[in-house]
Formats: sequence, C-alpha cells, structure tokens
Amino acid sequence: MDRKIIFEDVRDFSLDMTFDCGQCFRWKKQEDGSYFGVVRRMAVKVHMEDNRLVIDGADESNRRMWEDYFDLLLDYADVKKSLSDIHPTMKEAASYASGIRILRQEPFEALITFIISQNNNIKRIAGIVERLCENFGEEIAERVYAFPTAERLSGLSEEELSPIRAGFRHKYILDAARKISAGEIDLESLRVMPYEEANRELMRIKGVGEKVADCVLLYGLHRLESFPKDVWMKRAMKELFDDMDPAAFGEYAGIAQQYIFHYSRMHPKLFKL
DNA sequence: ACCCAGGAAATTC
DNA sequence: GAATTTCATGGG
Repeated sequence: MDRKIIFEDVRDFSLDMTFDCGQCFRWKKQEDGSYFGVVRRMAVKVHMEDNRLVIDGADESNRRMWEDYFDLLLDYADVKKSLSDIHPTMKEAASYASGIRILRQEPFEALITFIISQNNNIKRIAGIVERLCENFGEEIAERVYAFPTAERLSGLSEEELSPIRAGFRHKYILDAARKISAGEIDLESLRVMPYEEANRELMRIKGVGEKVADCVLLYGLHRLESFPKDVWMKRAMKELFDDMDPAAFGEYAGIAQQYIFHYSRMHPKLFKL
C-alpha cells in the first residue's frame, strides 16, 4: 500500500454522490467506506480524508491521469454558482447534489455500458457490466478484470455473450464492438467534432439512439454541453422546469443534467401527483 | 399477474 | 412522419 496518490484540498466532491449518480457502473463500495474500481487496466481503492482525495494502488506517474479522471481541474463551485442563477430549482438541485463530478471514463466503456442501460435499471446494468468484465475482460490481478476491449468483443457471437444476460442488447454490443475495432467509427475523433455531428456518428451503431449517444459524449468524451434526457429527466424538465430548453444551461448543461437527475431520483415523491 | 427500468428498432397508423 | 409495440431480464 505504499503506492498512492494524494490530491490536497479537493472541494465540491463526494465519492458517494459521484459514484452513485448513474454515470458509471463499476465502482464498488467496500466495507471500510472506500471504493474499489478499475480504470484503464489500473485497479485502485479511493477514499477521502477531509478534503484530501487518496488513490491507493496508483503510481505517482499517473497523477495527471487521475486528476483528469476525477475532473479536478474544473472549478465546480463556479459552475454551480452560474447554473444556480438560471433557475431556482436548479439552485436547489445543485445544492443537493453538490458533490457530483463528471468523470472522464473510457469512451468505449461508456459506449457499451450505456448501450446496456437502455430500458434497464441501474442495479441490473451494474450486474451485466460486471459479468461482461469477468467473462471477457483481461484478468489484471486476482479476480480483478479490465473492461473488455472492442477487439475481444468483436470476435464473439450473440450466443457467446449469453452469460452476461443482457438479452436483446447482445446484438447491439457486438455491432458497437465491430464498428469500433474495425476503425469504422473513431471514438477519439468525437472529442473535437461539432456536437450534432458527433451525435449522429454514434447513432450509426445499432442500439444507439440520441439519448445513448448523448451519454457517451458526456461520460466518455467529456462533452459537458451534452444533456441526456431519459425518463427521469423528461419528467423533471416537465414538472420542475416547465419544459424549459436545456440549451439555457449552456456549456455546462451536462453537469446541470447530472444534478437534476440525482436530485430527482432521490426525491421520487416530487413526481407523484 | 402486472408494471417499470438512464431506449431504440420495428411495425402500424 | 408520428404514434404504438416489441424487445430480454429481473425486481418490486
């Protein structure tokens, strides 16, 4: 346990909120309250000590990567302040979900996990993703698996995917893996592409519609202007924001979306009329 | 048994 | 082209 990275004075950050707000599916809470996760074939345990973020099992040489992953360079207090001015309910949601940060997940992982997310619930998504990694990801340590590569998945049949029990989504996963591994779609290029164009590019994959494409762009490519609208968000925008245009949230609409999503999901009674 | 879940494709109107 | 149905699976 001598390999560790410590980030000092980390504000506006809660591991519980960030890992449990539906943006990621592989971080697991441990008995001691820390979280265990795998990112880019690196397995680590993270916890907070006051305002220090501690990443156990990480090499100092990867400090920049982890800083990036947790989006520590963006001033979320500043973002929250400007978003809160836009709408009173936004202020309420941002205050409630104030510890959420948008992770920079791996694009391919975001693509596959959000394909799995369609017409599904978060608990079961996590189970399917876990089985996907155990069955087809490289074992990087004892009983610890990396997220499978596009190349590995592209060689599978629907039948071979059956142990993950994702049902009708198996063919979607295979189409995504094949288009990525063949280079037919280059996820990295989506970082700089005009938003609508990047969204359309992703929708060429079977099982990827506008909402899943929005999620991939937000969680995998850090396009913070993205505003995925699932059933919760549609309800929330209608009931709590009088159907206002999400574009009003501007360049950080994706962060607003995550605050609202978490706030809504934790207050389901708001929608029971 | 019925309904829903971070939707999208297929079908029908 | 817009509205509805279907698609696996599991939990409430």
